[in-house]
Amino acid sequence: MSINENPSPANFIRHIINNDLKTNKHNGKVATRFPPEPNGYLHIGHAKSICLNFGLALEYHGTCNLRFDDTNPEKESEEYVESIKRDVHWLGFEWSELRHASDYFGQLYDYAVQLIKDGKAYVDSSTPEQIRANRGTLTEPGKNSPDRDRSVEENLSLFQGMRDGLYADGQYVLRAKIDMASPNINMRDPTIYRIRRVHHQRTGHDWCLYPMYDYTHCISDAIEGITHSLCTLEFEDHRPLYDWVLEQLNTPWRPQQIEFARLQLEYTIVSKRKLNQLVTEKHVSGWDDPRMPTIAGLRRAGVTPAAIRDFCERIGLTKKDSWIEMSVLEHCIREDLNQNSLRVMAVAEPLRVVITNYPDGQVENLTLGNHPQRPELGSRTVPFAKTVLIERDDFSENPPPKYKRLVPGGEVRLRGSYVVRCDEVIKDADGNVVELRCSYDPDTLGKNPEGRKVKGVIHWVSEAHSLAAEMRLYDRLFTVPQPDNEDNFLSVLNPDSLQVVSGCRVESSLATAAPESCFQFERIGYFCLDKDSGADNLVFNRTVTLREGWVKE
RNA sequence: UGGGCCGUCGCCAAGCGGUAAGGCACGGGGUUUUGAUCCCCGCAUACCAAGGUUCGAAUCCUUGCGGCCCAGCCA
Repeated sequence: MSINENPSPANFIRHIINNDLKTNKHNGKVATRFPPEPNGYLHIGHAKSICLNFGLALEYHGTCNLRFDDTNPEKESEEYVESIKRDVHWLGFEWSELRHASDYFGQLYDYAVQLIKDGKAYVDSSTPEQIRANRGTLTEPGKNSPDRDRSVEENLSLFQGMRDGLYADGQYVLRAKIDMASPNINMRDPTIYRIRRVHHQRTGHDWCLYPMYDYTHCISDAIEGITHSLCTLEFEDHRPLYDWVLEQLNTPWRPQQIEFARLQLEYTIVSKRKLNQLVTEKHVSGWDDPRMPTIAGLRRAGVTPAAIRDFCERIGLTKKDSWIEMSVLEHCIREDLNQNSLRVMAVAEPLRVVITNYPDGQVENLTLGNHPQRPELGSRTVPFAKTVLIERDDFSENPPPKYKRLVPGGEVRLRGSYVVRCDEVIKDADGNVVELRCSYDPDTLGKNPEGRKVKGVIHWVSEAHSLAAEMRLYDRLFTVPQPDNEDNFLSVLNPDSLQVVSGCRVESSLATAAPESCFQFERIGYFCLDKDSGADNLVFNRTVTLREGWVKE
């Protein structure tokens, strides 16, 4: 499988890379990295970054590392590390090297000592409150810390003490000595090391002080020889600091940070805190609930890696804040699934149809193609018998205009089978339709009837041969396009985001379906076999509906 | 109101001084044993606004207007 199916559209990062290649800026190399913090599950927004970084490496025959930005042990865990690796692989990418920021803790520490020796960093005993108070505001400069002019010797010994565990959490921090009057707040002596006596998922108790993101990320990039360090827009203000650190340290390699706009998808939320809240408060079944925008959720819903990659390519790459409509994602999903999923028949809400003139006990094993446009995908056997089940929706006693399904006295084609006419409608005491008596035209198998046109085609299953199933019909999780803008995002949860339809009947060929396999239930939508399936009850998640060209008013 | 960034069709997005690509959505038509797919056709005299430079401006300049981000010992 090729990851780059289509010619890549132009974007500003490719322009930069092309130009860098032309001027031999990074010795003609392209080296990227995807740097998640292992503090949550990957979501569709990460997919954009993953496709970008790994995609660029593939396209330019460069490299892309998977690097865990594990500098805050309080929030990170092994579980997340594993889920991230799994998701990146599932999306179809292989990293050049697996790295962790924690691999560099030793070098980071040594570099910090160098900064101190050069008078570029100092140990501050200010409390977080004092640091905040002295930072100034957006419009006023900050004030120097009383500790700012501590001697190099004292800084060195204090920093060593921090490393040796002599001090309590928060007692001291190491700060870069830059400019408390800078209009860029990130340059007002940012903290680069803090004391945290906590266990780290990889380094255990080796360290009791941990480096901060701004200090760590640029050095990690330099160590790995990254050429283009791609990140989202909110780090734009951090770039001067990124460059400052590498400049002071005079690192042999100088990566270039480039920022792009993060993905914002309508009707979804990607804040880790809020996603976590949805899970812990049980508004969804878990991180892999098909309504979640997580990679795991999309996967369980039946969305394919190819669809996600296609989506990430189509939405473009700019520095503009933008909101992508759901229809774009849905289009990508349908495009892949239409092309690759096998067709099958399933009845969500069955209505019994007895074909009165069909011989009792007779069964015809019909051969139906698995895909209308791709005969190479083979065929399957679908049994036809006297009693079949059709969709309740496909019969109407009082049809709306343009209705072309079954009506009393009318004819319809049973998909892949015969044309039947509805002769009689059987109702229960309450007047509900419980059964249809139909007659079939034996001369319509594989051919159109003589002298009349039958425009409707409906799906069906043989009652006796069909299998029990449950369909989980998912809809958007929120009722408004930008739930994040609400005061309380929970108040705009869509109460109808999941509709469980039980009592469905599906064709017998589905008995051997593998978990996670996707099908098109003809005329209904795309469905994926869920892990909750049992032998006597198949469970299918609806990935997306079919496009609906006709809407009953 | 300090600093950084951004403004091209309903939503994305190409365009980089030579006279507005493409996708999604939408509307119309055709094919079809899935009201699916597929195939045609339509969809910005106009690029946030106003001035200016130029033979020529979405592209250059000026001034406005609008939006996003930043005051964690988070990333």
